[in-house]
Amino acid sequence: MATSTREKIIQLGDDLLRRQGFNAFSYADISKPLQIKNAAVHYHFPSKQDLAFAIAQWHKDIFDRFSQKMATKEPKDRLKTFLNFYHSIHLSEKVDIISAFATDWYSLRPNVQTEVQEFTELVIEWLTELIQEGLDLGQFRKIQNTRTTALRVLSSIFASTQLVRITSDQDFTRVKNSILEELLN
Amino acid sequence: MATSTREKIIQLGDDLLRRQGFNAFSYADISKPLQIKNAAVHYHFPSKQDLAFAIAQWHKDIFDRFSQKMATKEPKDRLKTFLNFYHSIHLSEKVDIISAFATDWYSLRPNVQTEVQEFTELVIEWLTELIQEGLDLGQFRKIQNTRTTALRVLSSIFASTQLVRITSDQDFTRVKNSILEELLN
DNA sequence: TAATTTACTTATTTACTAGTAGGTTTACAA
DNA sequence: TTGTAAACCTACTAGTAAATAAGTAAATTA
Repeated sequence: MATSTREKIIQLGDDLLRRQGFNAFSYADISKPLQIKNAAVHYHFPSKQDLAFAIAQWHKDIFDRFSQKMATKEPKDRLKTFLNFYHSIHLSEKVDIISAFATDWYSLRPNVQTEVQEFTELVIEWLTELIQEGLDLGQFRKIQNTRTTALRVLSSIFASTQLVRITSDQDFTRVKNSILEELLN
Repeated sequence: MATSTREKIIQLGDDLLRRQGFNAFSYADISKPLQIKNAAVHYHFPSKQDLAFAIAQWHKDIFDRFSQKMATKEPKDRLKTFLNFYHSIHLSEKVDIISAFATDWYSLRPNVQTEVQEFTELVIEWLTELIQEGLDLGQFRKIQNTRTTALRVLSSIFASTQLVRITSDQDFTRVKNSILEELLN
C-alpha cells in the first residue's frame, strides 16, 4: 500500500512541527522534499491550521491503536514501552507532539486547540489507568494521587526531550530510569 | 533610573519569546508597543539572533543576582521560592526561558546556543547544590543521585508551565505541591 | 567651539509567507 | 465515448519578514 500524498504531507508536517515548531516551517518546506508544488499542499490542507488539525487527529489515531495493542500487556511493560517511545523521539531530535503544540498554543485556532486537548487528556487518562492498575497489582509503589503521578511522569519525560537538546544525551537516560525506579516496587 | 530603550527591547523580546516563541514574533511586535521604528530595534540588535543572545545573557544576570540573594536562606525556602517563581511564570501565560529556547533550538545560532547552555547548567548546578545541602541538613529525603533529582525537579516544573496551557490551572499546583512533598522530610 | 558619537528616523530592498484563481492531467464511472 | 471529479500545476497576489543605507537631531567629548 503506497502512502498517499495527503499522508506524506501529514507525516512531514508532523516532523517539521516537532523538530522546528509550527511557526518555523513553511509550505515550501513540505512541497520541496515531496517534489510537489506549494499549491498542491494547499489543495489537501487549505490553511496551515487545517494541517495542524490533521496532525493532531493523526496522533489521536496512532495513540488509539497503540493503547489497543498495549491493552493486554501488564502495567510495568506498558510503562516501559511508553518511556522507550519517548526515548526514540529524543533520539530523532524531535520533541513530543504535546509540548510542540503547547509552545505554539496561542497561534492555534480554537478547533485545533480542542483537538490537542482531547489528545492530551487521552494520554493522561491512559497513564492514570496504567498507574492505578500497577498499584492494584502491587507492581507499583503508591506515591501520590494517581493523576498527579501521571502528570509528573508525563511532564518529566516530555520536558526531558526538550532539556536534553540543551544539556546532554545522558541526562535523558538518567531521567527515564529515575521514573521507573520511583514507581517500581 | 529610567529604563533604556535597549533594556525595554530585551524585556519585551523576552516576553514575546516566552509567550509566543522565537519564530512567532517580529521586530514590528517590539517596535510598535515601544513607539519606535523597526530600524531602531535593528540599531540595538542588528539581527534577531543578537537579540536572542542578549535575552539569554540577561537571564544569566538575573539568575546570578537571584542566587546571590538566596545564598543565605535555607534549602527548603530556596526551593519554595524557586517553585513560586515558576508559578508566577505560569500565571503570566509564559513558559520558562529554557524551554522557550529549547523549542526553537535549531533556529538558534551557535553562540546563542552556548549562552543558553551555560545558563541552563547554572540553574541545574544551583538546584543540585540546593538538594545536596538539603540532604546534608536532613531537610530533604534522599531519592536518587542529586543531579538526577535536580533534573527531575527542573523538568517537572518547566514542563508544567507548558502542559497547563493545554489542561488546567489546577494541574500546575498539583505538580508543584508534589515536588515539595516528594523532597521534604 | 568643532568633531564625534549615540540614538534614532525615513525609505527601501530582498526574500519569503500563506493563500488563491484558473487551467491541465489522469482515472474512473455512466 | 463522454462526463466528472480528484489531484495536481502554473502563475499570481498581497502581505510581512529581517535587514540595510543614508540621513538627522541631540548629547558627549576633545
